[in-house]
This record gives sequence, C-alpha cells and structure tokens, in this order.
Amino acid sequence: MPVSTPRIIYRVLRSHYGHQHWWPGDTPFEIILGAILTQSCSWSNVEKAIMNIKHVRALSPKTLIAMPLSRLASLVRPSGYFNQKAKKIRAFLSFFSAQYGSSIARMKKKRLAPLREELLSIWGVGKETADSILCYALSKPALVIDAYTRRLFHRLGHTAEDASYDELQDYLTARLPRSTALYNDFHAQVVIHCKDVCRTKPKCDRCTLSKICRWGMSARNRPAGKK
DNA sequence: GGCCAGGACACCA
DNA sequence: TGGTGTCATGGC
Repeated sequence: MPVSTPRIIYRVLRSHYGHQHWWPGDTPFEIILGAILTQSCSWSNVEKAIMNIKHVRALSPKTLIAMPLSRLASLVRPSGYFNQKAKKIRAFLSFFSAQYGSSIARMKKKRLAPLREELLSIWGVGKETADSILCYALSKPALVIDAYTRRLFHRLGHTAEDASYDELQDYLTARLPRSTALYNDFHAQVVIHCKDVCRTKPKCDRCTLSKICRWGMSARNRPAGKK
C-alpha cells in the first residue's frame, strides 16, 4: 500500500504550485469547447483553435451551430482531428439547443448524475470530456481522470497502469472530500505537475513529489534490491 | 523524421 | 468485453 494518500499528494502539489484557478477559458461555453477540442491534443493547439473561433466572432452556440461543418472544421484545424471535432462540437450544440435552449444556467440546474448520463449520450463526449464539462463549466462535483492522473497515480504505486477510468475515479473520490472546488484544483494540480516534470522522467527523480514517490512505491513496484 | 499530446468511437473476434 | 485501427495537427 502506498504511504502517501491522495490528500497528502494534493497538499504537496498545492503548496508547490499554488491554486490553479482552472479551467483556462473566459466563459463556461468556451470551457466546454476547450474540453472537446483538447481530446488527444496539446492545450497550445486548442488555444489556436479557440483563437480562430474568436477571431471570426463565432464564440457563441447560435453562431457555431449555424456555421457550415466544413467552415467549423477549418477553424478548429490546429487542434487536430478537425473533421471529427467539428462533428463533436456540432453534436454537443444540437443537444445543448434542444435540451436547454443553449442556456448554461438551465443546464446547471440539472442534477449531476442525470446530467452526466445526458452528456455521455452525446456522440463524441466520453467520460473525461463529460466530467470536464461538469466540473469546470458547470461547477458540479465531478472528478476528471485523464492520462496524467493515470500516469501519476500508477507511478506513485496507487493504481495499475491500465486501471479503467471508473476504477481510478472511484479510488480517488473515496479518498477525497466531495467538493467541486477540491476536484477542480486537484485535477489542475495533477496536470500542471505532469506537464512540469513527470512526462519525461519515469523515475520522478527530479520530481516535486520525489519524497512521496519514494514513499508511495509499493513493495511490488519497487526495483529489486532497493529499499 | 519520429514521437507524443489533458479521447472517443467503430469494428471485430 | 477487450483489443485494435482511425481520426490529424503542431511542438520538440
């Protein structure tokens, strides 16, 4: 069993990086677009795509849904998979218009569990994207699990490398207070930390969490001869 | 020039 | 149900 707990890990990260005030985006709608566009793509490319949309003054549900798909695809081109992502944005906008009249406020009134089911029913919205929308755009207590979270908690000896989304989410939510603010910043800390050092340093030798990494290494994962 | 990045879906065995 | 292929640009 790892000695460090998710709570301690969060405390260490927060004391090092400070509160992150996530998600990057000026409005809930921009955050939703970002959540779709960042699928398997670096954030710098997402920023370019959103800038393209802003540049043509199209950052509104009504403008985007009226736009030809090919035009939308050309705007989000820098984020990669642009044909797919244009369809995904269109699918969300159709849902958003039909169910909530394109109103964030109306969508916010819906309870977390049924709203999550609705989001997951939209083509192109998987668990990570749904939870990102719920937590960061709609201020609901949904903990986002992503490749960074999986990588970090595997390296700390908490979970298997191939742990499923639900397994990791259940593991962490069982060990953290249920709080939108905490879930928001917890995921932000994981991302900022992994972008900072973990990505290219498999042994976490220069990692902010180096002490925790050592504590966290379970006996099974510990290299032979090391104590 | 190769690898990777804050996924999701379709298809197949 | 799990594995594999596909979608694609941009930075390092």
